[in-house]
Amino acid sequence: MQQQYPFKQVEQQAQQFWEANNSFLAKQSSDKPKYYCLSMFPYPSGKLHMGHVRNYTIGDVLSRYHHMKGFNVLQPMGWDAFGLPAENAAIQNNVPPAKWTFDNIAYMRKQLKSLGFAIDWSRELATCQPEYYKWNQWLFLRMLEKGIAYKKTQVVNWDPVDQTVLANEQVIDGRGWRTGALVEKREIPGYYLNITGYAQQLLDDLDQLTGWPERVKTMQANWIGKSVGVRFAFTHSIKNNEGALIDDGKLWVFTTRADTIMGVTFCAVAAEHPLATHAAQSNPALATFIEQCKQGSVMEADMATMEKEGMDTGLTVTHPLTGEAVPVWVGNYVLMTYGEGAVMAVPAHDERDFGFAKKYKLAIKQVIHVNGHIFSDAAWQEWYGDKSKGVCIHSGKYDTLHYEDAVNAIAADLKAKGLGDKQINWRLRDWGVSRQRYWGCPIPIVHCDSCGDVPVPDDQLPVKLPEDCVPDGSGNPLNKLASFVNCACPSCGKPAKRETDTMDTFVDSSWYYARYASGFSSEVMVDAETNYWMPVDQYIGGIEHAILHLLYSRFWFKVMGDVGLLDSDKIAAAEINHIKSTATQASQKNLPSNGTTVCREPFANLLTQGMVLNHIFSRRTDKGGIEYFAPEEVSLVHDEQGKLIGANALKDNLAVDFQGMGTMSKSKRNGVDPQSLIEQYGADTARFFMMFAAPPEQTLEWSDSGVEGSHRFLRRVWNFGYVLSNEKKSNLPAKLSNGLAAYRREIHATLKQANIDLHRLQFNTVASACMKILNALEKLQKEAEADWQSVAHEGCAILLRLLSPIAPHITQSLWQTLGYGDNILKATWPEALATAMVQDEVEYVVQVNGKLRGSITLAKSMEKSQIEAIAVNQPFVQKHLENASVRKIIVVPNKLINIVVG
RNA sequence: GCCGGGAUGGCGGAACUGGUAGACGCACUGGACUCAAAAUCCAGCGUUGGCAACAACGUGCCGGUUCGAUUCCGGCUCCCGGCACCA
Repeated sequence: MQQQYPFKQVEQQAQQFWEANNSFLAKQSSDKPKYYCLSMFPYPSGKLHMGHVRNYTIGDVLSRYHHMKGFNVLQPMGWDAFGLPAENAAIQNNVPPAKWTFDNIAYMRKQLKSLGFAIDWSRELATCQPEYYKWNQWLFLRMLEKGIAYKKTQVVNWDPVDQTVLANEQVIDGRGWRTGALVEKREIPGYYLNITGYAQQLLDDLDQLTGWPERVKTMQANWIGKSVGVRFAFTHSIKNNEGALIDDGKLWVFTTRADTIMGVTFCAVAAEHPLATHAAQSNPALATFIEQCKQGSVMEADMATMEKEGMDTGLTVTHPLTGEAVPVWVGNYVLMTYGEGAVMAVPAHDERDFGFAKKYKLAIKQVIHVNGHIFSDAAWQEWYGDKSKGVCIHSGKYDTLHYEDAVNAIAADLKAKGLGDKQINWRLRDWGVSRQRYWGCPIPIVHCDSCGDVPVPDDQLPVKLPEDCVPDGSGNPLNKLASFVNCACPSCGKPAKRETDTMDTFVDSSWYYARYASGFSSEVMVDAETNYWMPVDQYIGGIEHAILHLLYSRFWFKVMGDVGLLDSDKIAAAEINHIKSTATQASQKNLPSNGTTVCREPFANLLTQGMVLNHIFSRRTDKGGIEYFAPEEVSLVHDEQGKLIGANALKDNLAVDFQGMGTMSKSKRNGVDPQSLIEQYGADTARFFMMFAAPPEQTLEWSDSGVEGSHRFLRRVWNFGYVLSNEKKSNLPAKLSNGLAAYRREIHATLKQANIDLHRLQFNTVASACMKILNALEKLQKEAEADWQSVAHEGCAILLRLLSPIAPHITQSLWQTLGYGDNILKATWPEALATAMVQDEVEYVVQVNGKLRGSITLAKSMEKSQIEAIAVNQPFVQKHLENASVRKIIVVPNKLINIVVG
């Protein structure tokens, strides 16, 4: 008789049970090792998407697993609540961003709760709360005091019609998304954080992040991009209209290839460079070109792929070593705000410079002799492909010097002339945090005509963001809000204007993990409890955050330490030893070896989860646009083998195009609503499918039938639980029959592998281990050998505990039903027993010349020589020895025999 | 353009440190149950040839190392993520 699987009731009861018992309330406790499990908090966009479900299920599996392993677990949740989408929604629906945001939070919180996550909701926070963002402002002021925050010019995308700054996302094919106007680059003042001052630390400390994926560390190291080169100046006597030397008569550049300096044939400067501006005054064509350079977006991908263009300024500068006159060009690929705003050009030894020189017929001078290549146009491809560094030629006194010696000699000569020196250069740029937007944390500065830019005093924090504004798409509405802008200067008391720029939302997300871990005081940013919980033991989030968010968080956390907020260097040796004895492999990796210092890093272990994909269906409309179809609006066409060959729209039964798999998005209409999934199949099914369908780090392809399969499995678990609940509970007999012993061995061996997979964070194979165990249990029951119940109860208790982090509701319910206990969370984690897995015979695979030819079962203790003799005598081996003899035999113990013949 | 990653049956994936390629699931096919269908259960299922035993081929492509390569090395192709104001 099939049992119903009443998942709604089961899930509701389990959730009530956890709530009544305060099961997930995290408190400082000294008798258990701590485990801080953090998932990247969601942006409250409206409702959860599948990426959230996946992310938070991974976090929940780890939290519940560690809970059962005896850790003191903290798993918090909150909202990354400032940002652009709220302003867009406001423009569209005429609702203040605050209301939209808080409504979304309320709905999404409900959704999260229905998924049964083991979250400590008492620590919930939203970054748009003044109690939270007050501390953004407070730390920003500390950074101003320390000189970490400073003001300089930034370049932004400017929409000339809406008179507003555009985010990169709002620039489509070089035009504003609302106006269609060509976007311009515009320079405006803004605040920067000196993250480059922390570049060396950020680079060095990557080595200590042994719990991070290599690829993320590589990406960060490349992003920081340390290079040692030479900064030097060309000289000139060009004067501005006031008669003063422009930039003191020096044009500074930086190069990592100082050995090629003798091959410089021109310099390129940014359109905004003072030399360019000066030359343009008497050169209308150049002035026009400079204007053209200002068109287009500031995105690096655009800059790197655009056609490189330039124009001669007619000016020359003097080469510091040869004294030759070097022409100065304006290049559209040189940015004023990066580096010196000028570059030297060596066409013979740089691909971009070569292209530019060919295009504008500029001189090309070979000064490096690489593996005998003599420069010529025809030989260029081969020549440039040879990236090795060579020996200087045509370089006067530097001839015959190799790269390193040449750089040293040239740097020394430049230094002697006072025109340059070796310098470390970072690809990393300082972090511009000013945004000309409304829905963000106000920058706590007041502009006073008499006193200049005055920081808001600490006792006047937070500078609260007015919550009733409705942006209209043209500029920051704060500018028009007199009640916000007009204020008294904190220094002299005279009327002054408040700064209306808000902070980059990456600031909000750079320290939320530390606030969760503290007591939410209104007096301090973080308190002593933060020291207890930090660092985060496991951080989980999308791979798309591998660089920016993670780098900013690492930087911000180091600054917090530097202003004395954290005490993460002091963990008692005793506690470390205790943690070491109990910690999982993953969390142990982060422990300090000597027991005294911990590096100031916020995230000890990192798991970067893959995206959730679904089919994309579309069709060209009559007007030439694209109409997207949701997966439930089409019927799929398969061939006899089940291969997808097409699809038809349900509404008109005409064909639609299958665009392959893509990330779930609103615009492509291929999202699946988690809510309908939960209602139709339950939270446990949603969770199980998410864990089973793919390993956490890979992309996950949505599949309706895969969800049904997961639900089918849970229903079988439910049925089996009820069948077994009617069977006697007896202890294992002293001696099991061969049949029962084989089942028991299979269950324990599967458990052993599953525990290894849990440590590897490979949850898809843990889920399949649960399936394997159930398959074994069902067969065991069907065969119903005497005493089968004893093995079945042991196996079922293993299955429920192993499955419980993934599907917590059904397992909690069955744990009670089967009388194993009241609360499965308090059960001990199952470990495979060696005694259950003993085997005296093993199967050897036999290969001939590496090809599988058969297998033999041998006693486990057999001698190698005996194994070889038996293997060679097998008929399936003898067959291959008719015209050949044995040359060598390789025996891999308990696994494989390879007989090499010839 | 630059940085990082990926590619295995009809599909999602497995094979943890070079040792049986395809675990587990989905889809499909056949069978049982049923008046019938759904659900459930049983069996089959990489490709090619063969009644079969078996043989050959097979982990994106080309080449290398090795007794043995999905795994290591060199060179490609295509796809995905990031590129500093989406979060």
